[in-house]
Amino acid sequence: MSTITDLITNHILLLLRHADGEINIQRNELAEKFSCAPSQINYVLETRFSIDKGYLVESKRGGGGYIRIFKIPVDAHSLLMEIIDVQIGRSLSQIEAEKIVQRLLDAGVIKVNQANIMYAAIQRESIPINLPWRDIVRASILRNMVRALLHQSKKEEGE
Amino acid sequence: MSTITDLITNHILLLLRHADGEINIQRNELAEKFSCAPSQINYVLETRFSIDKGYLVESKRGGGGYIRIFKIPVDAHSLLMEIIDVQIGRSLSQIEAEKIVQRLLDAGVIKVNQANIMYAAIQRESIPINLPWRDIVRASILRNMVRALLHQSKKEEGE
DNA sequence: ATAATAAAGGTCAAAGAAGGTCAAAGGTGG
DNA sequence: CCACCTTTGACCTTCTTTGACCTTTATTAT
Repeated sequence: MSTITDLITNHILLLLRHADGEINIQRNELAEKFSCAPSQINYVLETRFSIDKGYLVESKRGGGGYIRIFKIPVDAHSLLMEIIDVQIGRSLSQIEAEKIVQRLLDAGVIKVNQANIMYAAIQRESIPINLPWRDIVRASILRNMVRALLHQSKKEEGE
Repeated sequence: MSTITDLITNHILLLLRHADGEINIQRNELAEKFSCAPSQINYVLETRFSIDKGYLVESKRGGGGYIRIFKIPVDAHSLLMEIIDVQIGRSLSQIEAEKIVQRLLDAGVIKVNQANIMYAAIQRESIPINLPWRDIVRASILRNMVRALLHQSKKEEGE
């Protein structure tokens, strides 16, 4: 049997297919259409359109508020996911971190002006605390920066 | 759906572009044109044309009153130097750090794809150590990233 | 000159319009 | 029966719009 969650999911997938991977919805409107609680929409977005399923969701509150959903292109997506899940562990030396940035640059996922910033952030001098803490913090910083790339990778396409 | 605020914002941006960064408006006239309360114009100016978005607003009341809006031209080099030397101290909260990144973005010194990376690097979650060390490390990371921008802008000059 | 009046723009708080969170209750498959 | 989804609702936060009232400046009438 299909749940409301499934119905809403399918509806969003359909919209996405017809709109080239980027849509704009109103939470209340959608909830109205499916006769459910508005917060159900959030549930669907959290469980079915999460970042590791390859989607990006952004929203604004207040008058003129909206929810935007993007489908992240797969190539960049899988490289970034692999780096986040596998290559960056709990701790990371400067050398290892630099290799990862280089890999992103080589793959064309980032530009030089982005690589420079990332290099700067992971330098020893940027993290003035002792080992082993420094390497742990470095892993954390890099992971977050790579996550940011994941979030970004859809919107860059259109430019 | 776009709000009245967005419409007015776009209208002002258009005027600014056509008038070389300096315009002169009448509050009531503009409110009339968009059929809104005059105070809505103030709201737009406060939220969209604030000083840290790179705009300057001056006005005069009474007969022959006016509102003037200027776009402040920025010199990347001096902005970066000021941020390194003055704005980033020994320690920096996430809020303060975010303001600095926003300022760079608004000034057009960095692009969105760079801002996203910088933003990610300075998040609490990126620096998993306790206060007050976290704020000290954050200051250090941001300073190094801004230095990288400085280096980059010098190189670009020579091209 | 002065005092009234008209013509701007400014402030602030309340109401309205979204979306977000979280925990409790309700189902369902093993 | 238990663990794991779904569904719902009460309450929260953020952003926008409106309106009543205030201040400043210019003009006009005594």
